[in-house]
Amino acid sequence: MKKLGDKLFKSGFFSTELSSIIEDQFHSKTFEKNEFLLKENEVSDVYYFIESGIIRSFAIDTDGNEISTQFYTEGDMVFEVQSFFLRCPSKENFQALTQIDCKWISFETMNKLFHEHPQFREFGRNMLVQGFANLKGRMLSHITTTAEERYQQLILNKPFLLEQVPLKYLSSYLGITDTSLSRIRKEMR
Amino acid sequence: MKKLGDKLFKSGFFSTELSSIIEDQFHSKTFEKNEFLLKENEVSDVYYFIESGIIRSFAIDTDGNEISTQFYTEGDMVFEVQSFFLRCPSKENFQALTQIDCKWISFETMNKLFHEHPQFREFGRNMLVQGFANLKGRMLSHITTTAEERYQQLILNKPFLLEQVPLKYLSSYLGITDTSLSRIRKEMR
DNA sequence: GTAATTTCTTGCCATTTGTAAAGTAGTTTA
DNA sequence: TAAACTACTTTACAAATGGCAAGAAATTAC
Repeated sequence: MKKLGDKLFKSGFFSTELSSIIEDQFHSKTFEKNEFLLKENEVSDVYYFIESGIIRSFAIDTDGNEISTQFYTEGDMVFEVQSFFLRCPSKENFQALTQIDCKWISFETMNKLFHEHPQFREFGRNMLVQGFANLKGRMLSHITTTAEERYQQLILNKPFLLEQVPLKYLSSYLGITDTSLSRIRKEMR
Repeated sequence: MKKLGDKLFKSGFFSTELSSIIEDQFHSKTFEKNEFLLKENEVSDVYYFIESGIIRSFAIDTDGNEISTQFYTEGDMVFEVQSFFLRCPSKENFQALTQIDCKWISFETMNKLFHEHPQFREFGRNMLVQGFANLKGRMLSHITTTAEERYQQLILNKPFLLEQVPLKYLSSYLGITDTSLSRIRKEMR
């Protein structure tokens, strides 16, 4: 099980040696299905690297509905950006949709690594920037495409979600109701 | 005209001295109405701090329509995050909607300051994180509220836009057509 | 100052999506 | 195994928004 080390090394930011140094700062952990990695109003103090399983993040809107904000899987990094870096209560929840194997590192250790290794710092910045860019793309597709097109994109990009994630979680991620998504599925047959 | 220095100092990240050191690395520049600060496919190599005027950023969707992605004004920082940090061609355009007074700094100089001053580094990170959080909020409101509610929010948050920005630019920012926004305005009277 | 252009509004109708409620099927719980 | 629960689908109707075209109003250009 060397997925984290692989990811670090393959990023091109680190030598094998530095990859190992960083990897050594991570600890292993598992979560059961439905368990929460982080709940609303807690401070995201831990950064997770997912080795296997699926996690979803969601926010609660003003009417009390859960809106899925993202799905994470193998090779993804999970933490609430704003809460983690600004040390404020998270507005989002993170929940395991399957059993999860992951590695974790604390904010404190992470910051220490940032300080000591400019390459790791730049790697971190790039992760942030990448996440930002992805969200921008999602926002744009939300404005310019129909729910059906967005659903088709999702099928292309993250096909594994379809089998393992309840339709209602997918629909709120796409910005529509479960009824609508069910209709769209029907149309597509 | 000490707005940049003020902003830096008031951020709480810097002493007056460091604020000045950073401020000294910026140069002044003006743009005429309708002039572009950055065009699609160019690399965003310059970071602007707006002292006065309004700028909009926009992307072109697959049908060739301009979709406003953001409006910037006095005290805001303007650059395309992905292009600036990853050194890749920008997918967005930045255009002056009025005459603009601004300060600018190059990517290179910025990076040098990041390197030399951990406080500036952290300030930069926080700006990024803040921008990310804002976009998340916008995405959520897009999913959970009607166009009319989003328009009302915009009136609350950035009232100055209403007089100075053509309706069609506002409407694509809100994710609707100019026709719809005109109708919404009518309802609200 | 007139013409040209851009911005904004309006009306009509189509499409997309939401709401509510009922029904089916599968899964979990006791 | 019966009951309870969850996931998903379906139907009928309502609301939000879009597309198109025409026209009014404002701004810009010559």
